[in-house]
Amino acid sequence: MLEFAILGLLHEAPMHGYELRKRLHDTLGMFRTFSYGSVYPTLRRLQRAGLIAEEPGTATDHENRAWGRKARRVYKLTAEGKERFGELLGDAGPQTWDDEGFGVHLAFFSRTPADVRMRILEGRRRRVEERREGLRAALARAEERIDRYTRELHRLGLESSEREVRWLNELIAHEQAEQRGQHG
Amino acid sequence: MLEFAILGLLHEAPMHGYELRKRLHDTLGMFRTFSYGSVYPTLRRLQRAGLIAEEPGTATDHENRAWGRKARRVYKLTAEGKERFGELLGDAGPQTWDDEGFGVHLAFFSRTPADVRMRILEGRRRRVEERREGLRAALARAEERIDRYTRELHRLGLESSEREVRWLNELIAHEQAEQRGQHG
DNA sequence: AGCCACTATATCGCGCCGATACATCGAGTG
DNA sequence: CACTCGATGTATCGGCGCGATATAGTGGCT
Repeated sequence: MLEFAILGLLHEAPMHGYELRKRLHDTLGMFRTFSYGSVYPTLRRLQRAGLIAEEPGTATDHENRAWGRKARRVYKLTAEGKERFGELLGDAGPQTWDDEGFGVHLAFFSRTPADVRMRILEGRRRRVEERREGLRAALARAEERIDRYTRELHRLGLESSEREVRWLNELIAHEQAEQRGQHG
Repeated sequence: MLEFAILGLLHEAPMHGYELRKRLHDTLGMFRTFSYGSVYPTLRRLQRAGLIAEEPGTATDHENRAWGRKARRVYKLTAEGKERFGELLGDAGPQTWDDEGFGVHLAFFSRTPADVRMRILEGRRRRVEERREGLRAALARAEERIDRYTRELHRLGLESSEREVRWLNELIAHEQAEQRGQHG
């Protein structure tokens, strides 16, 4: 997930870890935040895998003086990195419909192919509907055994599931309308 | 978190890993699910720490007999385990107001002291309010730069934050009413 | 001068996940 | 009767991401 997000952000411009983490926090920050303890190791990993490359001369003392800052590793995308991002954009597997993954993928939705967008949206809807039905069943069956707090939690969950399903329906309808508009 | 949940569930009756995971999935399952890859190692850890103990093969047990003398590790709480659970019940730290922790703690709310319940609820409210304000700001500032999908996601997040704050307010009001009722 | 907040990188332990493997049992299907 | 399928049950492995922590220069406020 972090890999996907980093690769996506680096499409705009080369960046260093701190900035990357900040941008991450801003754009998709309300749904998913990544810590420095995730960002820096991931950057190393991506570099080792050849998906990103450290811009030369950025970490030397000489350059630091010019910035007036501490050692600063700026990374840029490689050709392989771009290719990898393209692959990840095409993914519509189960991890794209759960809470963590869905928000991140949506952040790059305008760059993902229309059919993949559709499959992600529909997968997410199935997910949320399952959750909704599970909560409905729990609430119906509870009545006696479950304590007040759990019931309240289930009620909140049920309402938010219903709301998200409605939200997804609107998005899906919009996607369909757009496709109809393009093809005939 | 899993430690807390397992200790809490074992208060009802001795259980084995599979059942524990199932109960976990049912009661707080819609908000947090734990995998077997978490449950079994955690059980081992808790056993090593002396918080739970493996029940010796109770041959009179109906279930066990029917099942044959298969490898079925049933764990029960120790005195230290109960003590530990009591400590965790008293915790109202930051981890109890984020998404993962809050749901789990709420599942054991009827067993947590009233003042701790209050601090958790208020902490959670502060959390959600921050998120809500962040989303409000993002939506206000966006307008141009942010693409449609991100904006939609922010809109959904904002609405669900508002809803949860209202829900928390009701719970808090109820708690206060209960305390007034008890103290005069 | 003292203090605090922000920028910036890095590492460590560990909680938890998903995949996978293995084995038994009951029920339904051909 | 054999076959398969799904639920029950335990276990391990690699790997991701988190929170805490260390280090350090910069800039502003008092």
